[in-house]
Amino acid sequence: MATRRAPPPRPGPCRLCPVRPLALFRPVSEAELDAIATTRATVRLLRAGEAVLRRGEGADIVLTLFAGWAFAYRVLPDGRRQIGEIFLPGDLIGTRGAASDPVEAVTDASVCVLSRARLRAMLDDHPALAVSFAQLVARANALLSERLASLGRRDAVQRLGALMLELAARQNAGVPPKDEDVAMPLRQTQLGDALGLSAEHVNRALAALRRDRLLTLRSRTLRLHDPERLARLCGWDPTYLAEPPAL
Amino acid sequence: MATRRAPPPRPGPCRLCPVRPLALFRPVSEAELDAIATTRATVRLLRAGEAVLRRGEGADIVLTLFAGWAFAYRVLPDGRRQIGEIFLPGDLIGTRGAASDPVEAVTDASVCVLSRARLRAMLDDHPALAVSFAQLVARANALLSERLASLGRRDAVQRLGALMLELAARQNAGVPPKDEDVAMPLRQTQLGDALGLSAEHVNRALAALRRDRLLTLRSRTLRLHDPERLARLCGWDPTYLAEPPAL
DNA sequence: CGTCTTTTTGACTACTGTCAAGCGCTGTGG
DNA sequence: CCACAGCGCTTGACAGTAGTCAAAAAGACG
Repeated sequence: MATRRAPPPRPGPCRLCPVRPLALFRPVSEAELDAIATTRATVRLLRAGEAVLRRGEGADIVLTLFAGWAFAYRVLPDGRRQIGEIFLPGDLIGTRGAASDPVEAVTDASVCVLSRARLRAMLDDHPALAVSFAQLVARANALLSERLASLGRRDAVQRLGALMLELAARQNAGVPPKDEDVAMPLRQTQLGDALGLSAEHVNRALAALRRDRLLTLRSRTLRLHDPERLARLCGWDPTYLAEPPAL
Repeated sequence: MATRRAPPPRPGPCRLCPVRPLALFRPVSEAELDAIATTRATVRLLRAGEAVLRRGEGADIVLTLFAGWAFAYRVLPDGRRQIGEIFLPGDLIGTRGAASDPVEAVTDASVCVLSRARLRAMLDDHPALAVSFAQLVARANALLSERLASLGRRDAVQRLGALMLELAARQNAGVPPKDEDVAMPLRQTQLGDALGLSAEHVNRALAALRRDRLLTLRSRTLRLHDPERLARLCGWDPTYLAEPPAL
C-alpha cells in the first residue's frame, strides 16, 4: 500500500474526487459540489502508525479518509486496547465530535480535513447532504453492530473469518471476491485488538483457516478461496453492508 | 415498569412531549415543532417481549421510543443471540433503514411511528433537524463503541459493572446516581446476550459485585452503592455518554 | 395454591490468554 | 551481494476465564 519512500497519495480537486462515490453512495449536484469544494480546508499526509486524529481533536474537525487505512481505538486503564471502527477510503472520521476516539493510520494515508464549523454551515445549506451525512453515520453503526455480534457470540475462527469477509467486501463493492487479491494491511496484533483476541490466538485462528484452504494471507495481501463456505462457517451475512437506503 | 394489567403510557401531543429534550438535546423552534407534529403518523403500544420493529420493517418507518425499554438484536445461524443497542425513552429506533436489526420490547412500551418518507421530507425542510438526527445516530455509535470495548477487552465482572453504570447514568442525566434506585428491567439472560456471556456467568459476576457491596439488584431495580469505585474497577469513563456537540 | 419463569449453585469442559522461544521476512549497512 | 538487526509471525506448554449441563431454590402469575 505504501513504502517508506513514496509519499502518500495527495488528494486532487474535490470536483474530481474519485472516492466521493464510495462516500456518498449517490450522485451529487453541482451546487453540492461547490459547497463541498469550499468546505475542505486542508489535506494531511500521514505515515503508517501516525495519529490521524488525537483525543479531543474531533471537537474542531471532521476528516474524510482519501487513501490508506486507519482505525479508531480506545485504551482501557490497564493498557489493553480495543480497535473500534476500521476506516477505508471514503469513510468519515471524527463524526462524534470531542467524544471521538483517537484514530491511527494503518498504512501511509491521506485525509481531507473539514472544519466542523464549515461542515455545519454546509449541512445547513444543503439538507440533502445533511441526510447523506446521517446515512454515513448510520452505516458506521451497522458495521459496529456486526462486530459487536462477532465479539459477543462468535469464536476466534469465526470472528477472524467474518472480519476478513467484511474487509474484502468493502474493497469490492460489498461483495467478497473469490480468489482475487485484496489488501489486508492489518497486522496480527491489530487484528487481535479489533477482535478482542490475543495476537497469538489470532495466529492460531488464521492457521485453522489456512489449513481448511479457506484463505491465503501473506505480505499484507488476502485471498479468499471460498467466500461462500467461509461465510457459512462464520455465520456471516453481508446484508449489513448494504448501501444506506434513500432514507 | 409495567404490569400485565395497565396499558403502556400513551404519548400525548408532540408539542408537549416530555421526552423530546432527552431526544434532541436542544430547544426546538416553533416551525420545527410543527414539522415534528405533522410527521408523527401513529402510535404503537407494546407488551413486554413483543416485537417493536421486525426485520426489514425499518425500510418504511422510524420510531421514537416514548416509554419503556427495548433492544435491537441479531441472531446467528446457530441460534446464539447478540443484543446490540439498548433503547431508553427518547431514543430513535430503525435509523438504519431496511438493514436495521429487529427490536424487541423489554418492558411494556410505547413508540411514536414516523413514516420514512415523511421523516425525509421533514429533514429536507429543516436542516437543523437533519443535523440533530445525525447527532443522535452518532451518539448511538458512541454507545456501541463503548460496548465493543467491553466485549473485547473487559472480563465478565467489568462488563456487567460498566453496563450497569451506563444504564444508570442514562436514566440520570448522564451521571450514575449513588444509592438511589434506578430501573433495571433486563433479565440475566438478556444481560448475557448484551454482554456476550452466558446467563449463568452473568449471575456469577453479579454475585461478585454484590459480595463487594458495589450494587444491589432485585426485582428489576438497581442501586449503585459506590459508583466511583465501580467505575474504577471496570475501567469505565463516562465521557462517551456526553451529549453530542453542536456539530 | 400450582405452574412457569427466573435466579442460583455446582461440577466439569473448553476456549482463549499468557509466557517463552524460535523462525523468518524486510530493510539496512558494509 | 551478503551479514545483521528488528519486527512480526509461529509454535508449544500451561493457566484461567467463561461455557455447558444439570438441578434446586425463589419469585411471579393466574
